[in-house]
Amino acid sequence: MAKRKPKTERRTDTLSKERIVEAAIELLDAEGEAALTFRALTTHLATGSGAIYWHVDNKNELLTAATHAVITRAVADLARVSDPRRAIRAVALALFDAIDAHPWAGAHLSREPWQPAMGLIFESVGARLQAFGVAARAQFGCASALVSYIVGVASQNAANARLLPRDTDREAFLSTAVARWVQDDPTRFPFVQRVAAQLRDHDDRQQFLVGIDLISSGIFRP
Amino acid sequence: MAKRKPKTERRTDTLSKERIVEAAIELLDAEGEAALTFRALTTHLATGSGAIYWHVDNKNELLTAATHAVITRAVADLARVSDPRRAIRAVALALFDAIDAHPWAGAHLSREPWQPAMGLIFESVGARLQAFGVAARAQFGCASALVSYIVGVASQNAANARLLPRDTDREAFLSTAVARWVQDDPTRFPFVQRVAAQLRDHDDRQQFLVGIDLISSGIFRP
DNA sequence: ATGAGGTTGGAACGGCGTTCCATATATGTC
DNA sequence: GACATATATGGAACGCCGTTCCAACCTCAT
Repeated sequence: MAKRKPKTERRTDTLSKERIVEAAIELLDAEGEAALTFRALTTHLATGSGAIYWHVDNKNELLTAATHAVITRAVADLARVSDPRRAIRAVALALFDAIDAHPWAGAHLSREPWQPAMGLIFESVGARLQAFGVAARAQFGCASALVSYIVGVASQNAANARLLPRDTDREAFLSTAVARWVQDDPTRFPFVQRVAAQLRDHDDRQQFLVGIDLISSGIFRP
Repeated sequence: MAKRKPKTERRTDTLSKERIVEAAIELLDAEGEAALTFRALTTHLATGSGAIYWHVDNKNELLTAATHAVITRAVADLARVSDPRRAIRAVALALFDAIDAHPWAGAHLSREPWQPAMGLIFESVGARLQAFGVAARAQFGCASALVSYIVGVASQNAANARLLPRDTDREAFLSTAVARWVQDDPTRFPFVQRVAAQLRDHDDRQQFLVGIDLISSGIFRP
């Protein structure tokens, strides 16, 4: 008749790696990289740390799975474009926007370069080079350069997202940062001083594209 | 807080920010990023954590100072070269080699993009562009792209140094990493499979230069 | 000699990733 | 249906970390 009351509460809906990864992504997106702790996860999922560790090896694997999920969605549906440079821009922008929306993924990509998500990125970029007739022996080098640049910028954007959280004044932050560079000995930083205004006012996405176009120029020599 | 120059000479073994930074660099170079803890520092310097915190705000500032020291040395004496592309290669290689020797600095650069060391890098690169007649309004974009690429590759090399510590078989590691990328659905990774051998055998420094040359091609259009 | 302020060493705090374990549920076997 | 086994769960405990706090020590102007 009456079921004996268990000593510890137990859940009715089963845990799974997918559910844990999903919860991790929610936490990361909502409160940032530092908010993903196993304690926060346990309360969010109403469970214990042991249960999570049953499905996930460790925090690193959890971040790797979350990054893989996010990058998979980003490269999933990319429109076909006929112009080589536009095609490269499209892949690059899709990745930039995905990592801009999930900065923690950018940080993790640069921390763990051989994770599966990097395979997706490499394939997405490389496939376009192949499609647009880049010489076979040049493809690897070109793809490496593009991927390094994309992931490099991504991880720096992730750092910026961490440093300028919500409503900090971006221009003021950049101004004082550059002022600190220069303050010791202004005469040693003529270039920085000359471009200080552009540094303060620049748009990250647009500058990212400048780099993509420079590399593309090198690849698709006219 | 601020250290004042003492009016009289002091014992040579007194603590100072310089000595602490020096000890931190030794620790980081000898045993890697994870080995830098305040406990390790206190035993290495035969003191207490409070004494260290008197000279240094926190661990982040310590890493920033250590990175600044290392990058300062790297860009200090760069030979003047008459050919633009060679000059860019020289700066890039100097930075690559410095970060290859101190991977922790690469990791910290991508974690804190607005630290003083980044100012040194930006100036070193930008000054060359100016010297070789890149149009004024293009200089900022070109410098940004180069710096992003250099720091991006650097941080990924730092990650590799952490993942493949001393005598791990690099080729075997890369082989299995790429195999894991592909294993789920090999048909979705034609490009990765085609360049798998190059991925396994590639030289990081050489690939780095390929990227630098591609960007240079875009900058110095013939 | 003394008081003030710069400097030191180490204890203590809270938080983290991870491990361990007792226990609850599902599954297969007879 | 009973039972052994494998799977899965929740929470306490461990060791390490960055950081804070504080009593004590040293140096120097007065």
